[in-house]
Amino acid sequence: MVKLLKERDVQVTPQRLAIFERLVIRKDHPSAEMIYSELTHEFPSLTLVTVYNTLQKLSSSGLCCKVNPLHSSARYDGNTTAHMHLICSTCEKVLDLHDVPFSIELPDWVAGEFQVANHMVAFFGLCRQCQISAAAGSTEGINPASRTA
Amino acid sequence: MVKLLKERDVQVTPQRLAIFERLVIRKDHPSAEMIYSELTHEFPSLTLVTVYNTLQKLSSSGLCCKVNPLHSSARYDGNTTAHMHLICSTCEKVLDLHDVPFSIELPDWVAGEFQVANHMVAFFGLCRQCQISAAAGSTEGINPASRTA
DNA sequence: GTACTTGCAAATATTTTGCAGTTAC
DNA sequence: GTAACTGCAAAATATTTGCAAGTAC
Repeated sequence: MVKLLKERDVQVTPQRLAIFERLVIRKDHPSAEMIYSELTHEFPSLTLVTVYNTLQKLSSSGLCCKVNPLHSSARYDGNTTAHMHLICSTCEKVLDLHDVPFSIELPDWVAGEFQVANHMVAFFGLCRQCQISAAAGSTEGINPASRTA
Repeated sequence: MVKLLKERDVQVTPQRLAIFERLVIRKDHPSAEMIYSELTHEFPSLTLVTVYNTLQKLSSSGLCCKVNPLHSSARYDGNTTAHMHLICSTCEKVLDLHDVPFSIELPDWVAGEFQVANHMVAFFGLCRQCQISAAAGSTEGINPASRTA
């Protein structure tokens, strides 16, 4: 656990280690608040701010990922036909991808567990403009900014 | 336009109509704020609250969809290996789907426009518990609660 | 006429920022 | 020893709620 953090040049603190461990142990994709309330006994001084900071650090270091990206504000699409999205991680621009065939076969257990209403396929990365800005600008963009799965 | 709304039993008001039209005309997947600031000239009395209400109404009626679902709070995943998610629209539970092969071929223009870093595949619907609650409870759940693409 | 919608104000929730003190390396 | 992290307070942003007045059907 400690090794994983050091490998990615993430400074190790007791809080970070605890947050990271919880995140990996829990299989239910917790929010900052969930992790915070679980650790508040072990670390009475822990604050939600630290949990936010840590999750951001971990995710920018590729040690975890956000289940729900593009979080800043809700975005709506007037096109309800099936299509995919290309989402720029930097400027949050959304491009449409129409008529891209894809096939997928869900395992049998899904039918008994989960009633699928619809699905979503999205690709994250950089739009052309943000690629240019990233190349011209600082060293930002060399590390994948905030990974998502 | 009006017909589309009436077909879905959505009461037509000038504000609603304008919001719906903008949403369909704009291809850039706007946020509530974006639509609001665009219509504020035409409807000086319009408020952001109405835009929020309307977008919610339209999306629950299947006339538009949220690009970024599961918005209430950010959720993180300690597993960074490629996998898909089953997301319950009601309780926001997230289930993992491992080892589901899928193939997809992006159109050629994408390579020039967008630098893909990673992707996400998610299925939305109801988990078993929420299926039961929906069946037992009121008439909720007959209409797909909040569609997503 | 009635039920639904709008607009206003205020509340809530989520996340970010600034700064002083503390800790990891 | 220095740069990075934590915790506190406060701010910023996004979204929801309660309620009176107005509007669609």
